[in-house]
Amino acid sequence: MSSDSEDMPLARRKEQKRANNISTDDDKIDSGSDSDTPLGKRKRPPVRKRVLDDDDDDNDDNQTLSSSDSGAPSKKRTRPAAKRKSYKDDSSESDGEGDYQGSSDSDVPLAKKKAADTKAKTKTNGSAKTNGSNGSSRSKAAPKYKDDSSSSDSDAPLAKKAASKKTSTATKTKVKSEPVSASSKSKQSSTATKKRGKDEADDKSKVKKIKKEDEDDKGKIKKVKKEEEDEEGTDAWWLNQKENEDESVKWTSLKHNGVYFPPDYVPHGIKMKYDGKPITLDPAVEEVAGFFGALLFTEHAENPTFQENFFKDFQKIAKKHKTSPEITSFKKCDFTPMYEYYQNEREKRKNMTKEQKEAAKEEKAILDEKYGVCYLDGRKEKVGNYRIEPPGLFRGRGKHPKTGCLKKRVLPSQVTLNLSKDAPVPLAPAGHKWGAIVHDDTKTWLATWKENVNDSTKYVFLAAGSSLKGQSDLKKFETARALKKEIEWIRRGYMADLKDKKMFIRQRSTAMYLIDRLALRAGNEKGEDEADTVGCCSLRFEHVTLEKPNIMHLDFLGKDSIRYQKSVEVDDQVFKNIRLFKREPAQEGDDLFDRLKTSELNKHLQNLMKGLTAKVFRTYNASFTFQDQLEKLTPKDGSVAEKLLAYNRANREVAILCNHQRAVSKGHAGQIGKIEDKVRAYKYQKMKQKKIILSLEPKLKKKRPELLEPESDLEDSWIEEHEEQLMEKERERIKAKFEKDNEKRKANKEKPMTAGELKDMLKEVDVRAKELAKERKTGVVPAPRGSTVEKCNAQILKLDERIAATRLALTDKEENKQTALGTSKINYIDPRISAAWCEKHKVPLDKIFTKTLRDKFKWAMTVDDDWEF
DNA sequence: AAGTATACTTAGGAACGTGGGG
DNA sequence: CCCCACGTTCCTAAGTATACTT
Repeated sequence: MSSDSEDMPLARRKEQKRANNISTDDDKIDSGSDSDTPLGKRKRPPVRKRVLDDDDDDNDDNQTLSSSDSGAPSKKRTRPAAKRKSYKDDSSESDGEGDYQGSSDSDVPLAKKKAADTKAKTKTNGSAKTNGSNGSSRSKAAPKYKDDSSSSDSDAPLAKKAASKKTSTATKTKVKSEPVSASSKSKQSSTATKKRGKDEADDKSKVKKIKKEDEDDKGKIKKVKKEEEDEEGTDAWWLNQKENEDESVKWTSLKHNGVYFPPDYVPHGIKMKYDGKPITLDPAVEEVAGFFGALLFTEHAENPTFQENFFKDFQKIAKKHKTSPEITSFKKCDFTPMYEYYQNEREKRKNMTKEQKEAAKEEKAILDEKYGVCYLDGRKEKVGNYRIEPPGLFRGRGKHPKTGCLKKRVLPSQVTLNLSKDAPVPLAPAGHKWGAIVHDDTKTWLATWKENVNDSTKYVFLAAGSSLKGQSDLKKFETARALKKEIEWIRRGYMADLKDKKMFIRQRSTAMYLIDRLALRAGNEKGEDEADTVGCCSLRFEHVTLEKPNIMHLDFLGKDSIRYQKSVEVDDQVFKNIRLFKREPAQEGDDLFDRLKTSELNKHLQNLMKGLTAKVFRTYNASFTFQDQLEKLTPKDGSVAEKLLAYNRANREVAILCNHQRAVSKGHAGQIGKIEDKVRAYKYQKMKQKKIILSLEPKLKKKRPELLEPESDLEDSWIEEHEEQLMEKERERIKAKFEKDNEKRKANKEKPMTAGELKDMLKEVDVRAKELAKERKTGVVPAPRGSTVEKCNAQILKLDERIAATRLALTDKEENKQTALGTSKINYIDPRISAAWCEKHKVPLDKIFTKTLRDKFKWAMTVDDDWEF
């Protein structure tokens, strides 16, 4: 169905964008009913009426806000049951939409819907019809844009935009080294690609295996050509991007050595205790007990769900192996002996001798050599995760219901290998057979298996630095760059749609707003046995609270159960919309975007721009922000260090945008405390200086009252402690000096100083300590010889500076402590921005990218210094 | 049209290595 | 030289997106 419009040439599609924007496939039903039923005529249920009224003229904020304001995100999970609000539930959309816009739809229920459906079908057959239907709804919808930046503005610019866009593409994109980049490729050959895609689809719908044989012939022909080309082009695939390549075919030849299985379990015979007594375990049971034992005292092992899940599986396996006594109570289990054993092992590993470490390295190298590489189209490429995941306890994040479950050992018979037909099938481990061997050249994986806990599929892929990954990385960023060129009108489009009459469109545009401006993830639906986390489309009522006039507070758990907690000013209309979505039968646990699914959103986005999906906005905004910030922050003629600081700040900006967080390290509080102490020490010195001034010049009390003010955060008890420490340090220093001096004397054959002399020196410290105690008591600090007010003032100034600098470092550290820069650097920021920047500012690349990253991004390293995202 | 399966990217934490100060 | 704070690499979970199935 979505294929319809796609077949038209790109230019045409661009002209249509606006229309699509207003009314896409998704809402054909509504558009039908809509245009048939003028707004005025609609009767709507009283409740709804209020909603609409409210919405159109924006009063009664209080009512709304107070009614919908709920606290922090709740743990309650009503989700599956309460997915749909009552008003949308019944006869589905038509009713729901009707509710919102008036009752039009309730006038036009099923029968009409069917008609609309047929319409839709016809539509599918020809793009002309698409135009028609879109056109009608467009004329209907057009007035909407008037209050916006004038309807013509949003209508005409579109076509114009498309045109101008093209030129700009041609001229602006001066990417010398990759002239045939994804974007241009897609433009030029979009039709062709599509057709090929269709053929493919047909093939697939037949029998896969047959298809493969069919295609293999084609493949072979291609292969010959390709290999030739590759030989000439060396490994730099990005230099000779082929134009008309079929994207779905990933390779023509693939050879590898299979996967590495973790070694069999070696029993250690350590006995856990049950009910206080050591018990003998079958190796299989011992292994599982060990999994838990090794985790003892970690957060996982303390987590009740983890314990429960583990214990269930543990009991099962214990029973299977006739463990006696029968294990029935988790509380009676004592895994500490195992814990100690593994602690000890860890210790041993740490204390390995050089030779042992060398041997281990050697062993790893052997595996790497065998499994770590493969041959893709004759090219040697690195394999990523060639190790089959070892058994263990599933470490689900956040409140994953299955966390702690036993992840079983994977057998060769469960593993499917993917390689080319002419490649030798690697030998399965002795006594074992592979699950299956396939030759699917449309897939990039080398091996796959099913994991038992969540029944999810695992894969062995090529490494990040491989050509396949590099190509798709390039493609990803090219799509993001394509979005950059379209973003303006896309934004205008969804801003206009925020006021659409159809609830669905409103939700969709509001979601687009959030995804674009806040870099939220799409938010696919999730199942019951996963952690309760959300993204944009799956936000629930309790995750959003509103504050007049236009502040939105977001507080929810996102991917990996990372908390997203931000308050942002949003567009007024967005504010109103959210308020509207939060309204009425809605309660906690209900979806905020109750009619929107990520699939629908993405379908719409595809219509706006080829390759556009929700996640592209994140990539685009991350890269764009980075380039922007980098430009602003980089000092034109600063040192490399200063430039790096700017780079990292820009990086951090992006990380914050994307909400990339990391756990605060355990030493953090202590480190912060130390820095705070440093600040306090400065303050202490400042205080002393001030008092010295007063001793020197008591008259200043009136002139400079600030001299009397105590330093903040400096408590008497702290001062006393601090001074004690100072004295202690002084003593240490003296002792150390004493010893050093004596050694020197010995070497010079002089007479050493006596212990008595040392004692005398130390006594001076005691005297000083007494002085300080007195100063504490009286609050008077006598001026040391030679001190002047001027000197003290200078000191104070210096101290103020230091305090400020240290405080800054503190803030910096504090913020950085929970912000992870790596994720955005690796996944979101177009590496060509960094490469160009390094070039331009003469910063060595390895200050920015580690070896692995340089490898991963090698395709991006050849850009000019004026390359632009 | 929803549910399910698949394939791939994105993610944070643990393990590992390193380098620079005591 | 050792320790430890730190950055890098490894690991695999948790997302997105789309194709397939019912």
